[in-house]
Amino acid sequence: MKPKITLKNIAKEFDVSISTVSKSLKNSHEISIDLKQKIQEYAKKHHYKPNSLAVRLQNQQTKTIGVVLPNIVHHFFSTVIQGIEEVTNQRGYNVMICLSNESYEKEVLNIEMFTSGSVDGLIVSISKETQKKNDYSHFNDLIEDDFPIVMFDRVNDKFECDKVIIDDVSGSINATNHLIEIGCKKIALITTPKHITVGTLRRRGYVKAIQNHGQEVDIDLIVEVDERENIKEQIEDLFDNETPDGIFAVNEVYAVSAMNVARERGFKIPEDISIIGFTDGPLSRLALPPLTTVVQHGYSMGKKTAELLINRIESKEEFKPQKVVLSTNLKIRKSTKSL
Amino acid sequence: MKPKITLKNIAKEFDVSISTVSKSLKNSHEISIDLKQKIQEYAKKHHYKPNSLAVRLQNQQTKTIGVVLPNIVHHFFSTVIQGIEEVTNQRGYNVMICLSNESYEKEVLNIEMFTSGSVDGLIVSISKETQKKNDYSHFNDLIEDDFPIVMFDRVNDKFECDKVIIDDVSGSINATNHLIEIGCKKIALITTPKHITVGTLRRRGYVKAIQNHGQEVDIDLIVEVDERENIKEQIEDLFDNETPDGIFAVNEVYAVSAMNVARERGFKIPEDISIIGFTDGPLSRLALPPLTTVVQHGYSMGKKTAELLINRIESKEEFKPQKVVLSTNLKIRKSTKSL
DNA sequence: CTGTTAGCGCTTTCAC
DNA sequence: GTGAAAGCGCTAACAG
Repeated sequence: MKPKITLKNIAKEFDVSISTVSKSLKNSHEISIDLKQKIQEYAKKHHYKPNSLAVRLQNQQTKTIGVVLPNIVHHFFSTVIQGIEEVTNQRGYNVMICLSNESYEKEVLNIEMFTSGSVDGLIVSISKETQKKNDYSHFNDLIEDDFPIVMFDRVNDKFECDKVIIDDVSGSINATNHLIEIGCKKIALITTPKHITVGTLRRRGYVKAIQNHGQEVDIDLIVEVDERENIKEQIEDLFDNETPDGIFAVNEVYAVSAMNVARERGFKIPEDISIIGFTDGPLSRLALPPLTTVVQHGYSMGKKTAELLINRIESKEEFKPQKVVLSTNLKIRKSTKSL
Repeated sequence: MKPKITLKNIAKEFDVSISTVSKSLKNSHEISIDLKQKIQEYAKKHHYKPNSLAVRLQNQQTKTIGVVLPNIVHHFFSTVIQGIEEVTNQRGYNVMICLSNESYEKEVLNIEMFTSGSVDGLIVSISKETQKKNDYSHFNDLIEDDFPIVMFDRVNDKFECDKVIIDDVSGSINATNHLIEIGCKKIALITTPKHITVGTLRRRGYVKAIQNHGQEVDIDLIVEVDERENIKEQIEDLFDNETPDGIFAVNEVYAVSAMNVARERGFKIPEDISIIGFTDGPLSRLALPPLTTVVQHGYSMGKKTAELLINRIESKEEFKPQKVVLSTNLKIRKSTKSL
């Protein structure tokens, strides 16, 4: 690689001082038009670019924000990012994304790297492993130092920081209620293990809705999917025991998998079994029939998250952390019977 | 936010010099155990973290690589990233991702930001808009300066830089051949507009396969999907004209959409129509029946890409840019008739 | 053992 | 008009 060109180099070339070059490139009126032009031309020709590390070190501001995500395979996270980018770009910030891949260790590393000077603020959604370990010590320092940080979706209430979440419980209540209203009597829940916060919240909504209608929760109708194992087989176990006439699944993959299992066993959707998923991604839209689903508005979530963060970064005074709860809505498509 | 703690602060606190503090924190044997301990304790208590900008400015090495992607909605890109992270982490590098969102302007900005000192090398897959504009001037400078850069998947042959691509043509030939072999007589192609390189290459494979078998290419069997419009409707147009008995689609979404249209019109898959897609993501796997598809091995692609990049970054001598072509394979599932 | 110094690339104030 | 100097936070060679 060719040696990087710096102000120093250019200065030597023209036998002037570094500050003269700096000013020339900034088109300062202090410098003679003639010199300015020559220097600018030379700089362009040699692809001069100010070293951003130096600049950022200088003005103690990076104008970039870091995002630490567990994964981007899930469509939901992709849409959140779109939202984040929308407002950050508008407000003059850049975004850098690092993935924890659901790993605790990588999450810690990513956060370390971001907070050691390279970003002005942080957006985080917690990894599964971290949730499982229940170890959040890597956030403590940041919170104590009032480092600008906003958590979204997978958050932890231990922390005094801005948070943006969706109302998982209500969303799930709505979904379950809908199944009850269209006449389902045996409603199954396909969810995550208990350490996944959103899974737990969605389960809570399901339970509440069932109980509100004076029914008992039937444990045999609840599947906790262990993602290290074959998802489909675990759902098949459900069908081996009982045949539900309604299914609420806490994410797209579970919902589509459930639909496939049901169909393979000869059930018609929605005539025999109605299915509702969570998160409105391509899987739900392109399923046949398209899935009725609780839509999460990832885009708005991203926007809101970024707004909170930039407000905090730019505010001089401290203010109390906010918790924004976004509501969901039920998008009714063809995987559920009509009333 | 609390003021950042620096070596200087700590030095003042203990009334020693900055370098003493630096050495203490590095546990240098030059410093008395006593002082070291006190300083280390103090640093820990106050959450001292070396400012990475300063460190990186100092050693002129960032140990991070930048990735510029058009989007992460496509599962393929997610898997590539996994591959990239695998080898970069192994070799002691960090990864930062920026999204161009298929926009030319954002691609230029991302690249600017990364190359102005914040990363040691760059991995890029070109945005659609850039391909359409056919304007690659933002790469010229980098190439001329021999900045370490590797392009993957969506590449441009104008540039002398390392590239990793898959063999789109062969993959498509194989897919089309397979359809021919299982007895399809009217094979449709669902592809992108011509300015998308990979779409064009896959089309070329399709055409070659058809012609190799002594058949004529029927223009009415080719759909060029304009993604700004409704995808499904465009596919329906195909069925309005002719009824294919085989479909080759250049990506997952087109393939699944085609399957849905076919099924809605009462055709059975694969009995009446066989369908093959490209890219092996969740959409293909969770489709019913699961899609036969050309698998792209995104993970290997990511690994290879990162390897090339790091090799280039770390090599002292210059060496000729390499072009690595990864082969695909056909994963036969249930959306195609068996022989 | 501890401190001084120079330097990474850049900006900015103040002198000439 | 141009340049010298200080400083951002850190490292490392060298001096004491």
